[in-house]
Amino acid sequence: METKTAFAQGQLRGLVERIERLEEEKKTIAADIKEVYAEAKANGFDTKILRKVISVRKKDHAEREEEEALLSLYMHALGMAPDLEEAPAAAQQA
Amino acid sequence: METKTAFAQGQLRGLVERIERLEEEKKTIAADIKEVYAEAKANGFDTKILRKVISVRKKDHAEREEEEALLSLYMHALGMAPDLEEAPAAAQQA
Amino acid sequence: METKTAFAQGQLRGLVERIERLEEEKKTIAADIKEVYAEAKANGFDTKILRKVISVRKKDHAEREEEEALLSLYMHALGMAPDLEEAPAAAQQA
Amino acid sequence: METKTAFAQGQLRGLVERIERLEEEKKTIAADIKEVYAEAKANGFDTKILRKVISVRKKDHAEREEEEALLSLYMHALGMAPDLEEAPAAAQQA
DNA sequence: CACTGGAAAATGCCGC
DNA sequence: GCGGCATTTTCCAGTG
Repeated sequence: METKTAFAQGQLRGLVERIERLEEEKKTIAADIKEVYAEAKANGFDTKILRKVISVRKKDHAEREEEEALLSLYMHALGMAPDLEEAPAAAQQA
Repeated sequence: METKTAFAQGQLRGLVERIERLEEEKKTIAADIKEVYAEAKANGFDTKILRKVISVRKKDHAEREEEEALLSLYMHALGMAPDLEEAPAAAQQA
Repeated sequence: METKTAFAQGQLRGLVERIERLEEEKKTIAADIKEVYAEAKANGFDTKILRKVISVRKKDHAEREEEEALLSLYMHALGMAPDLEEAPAAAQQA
Repeated sequence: METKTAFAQGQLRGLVERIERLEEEKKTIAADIKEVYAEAKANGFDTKILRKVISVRKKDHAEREEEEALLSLYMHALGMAPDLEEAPAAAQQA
């Protein structure tokens, strides 16, 4: 049955193209990041430390999210509404 | 001198935010890629092979670029002008 | 229970020593390689190109292996027995 | 003049072979190290921590050597004999 | 002596 | 849940 194979081929082609397209974007962004670090260095910042800063903050975020997830879990367990994304109006000004 | 430090702080903040923003985007794209693979699997494709296909194609591209770079290196080593992008017509007589 | 801990300590010590010994050897070899490059340079070879030669050859080897791995992967995917290293006689009946 | 070129070629070949031989050895040792880590894990050790141990000790050694080098430098500056490798007999028992 | 590029190490991800 | 693999990050040597 030729059509089935042909269909699969077309599908495969589509998948490959989508993935390659996305990877291309990812690569572009990675390059952008590299550029920002270069700019930082040009402005006298120590990139090694800068990277540390980023990674520490990332870890903090992860912890925070974990805590929130945990909280959400508890709320669920208690039958209360959780997870109101983008909290109900109001201002944002840390 | 406070102003200088303050300036550096503002600059640092900006850099950190830009990087974090970009990393966020990168993460999103990575998730998209994952999704495509999931979709592929759902349609009966062997993701392991699909990944291999992608990686082989990537390698091929890299190889082409590598060859050009290599040629350029040799040209340099031989004292010949390389890398005339889209050589602007005209002759090159040794 | 002291003995168990003591045992673990001894074991740990052994592992650390073995690793450190191996890393030492590795370091020595790296130094040897450096020496060979120095000798090459002293004999008028362009080390940059020499390095390139080495890396290209390495890549070629890797490619060969990659092809075999790829073939093996396909064979697996097709449900065929692969990788019968110097097939040890005897039959293989599906 | 053919002979000169031929000689260079032979020399180049020799260099390449020596380097490749050494890199092969290095690779083997790296594999050995990996094996030791695997064995450690099989015996219930946390490889991540084990790696940390190794790296800390390495840093310690480096510092120690630096200190010794510095000491040696001072000794030299003072016209005193430095660097008696393998200290003169006596026991070693930390 | 700072920068670039390549090797090594560490991390995360996927399939079993 | 683990082991292997791919990617990413870190480190270091060579170069200008």
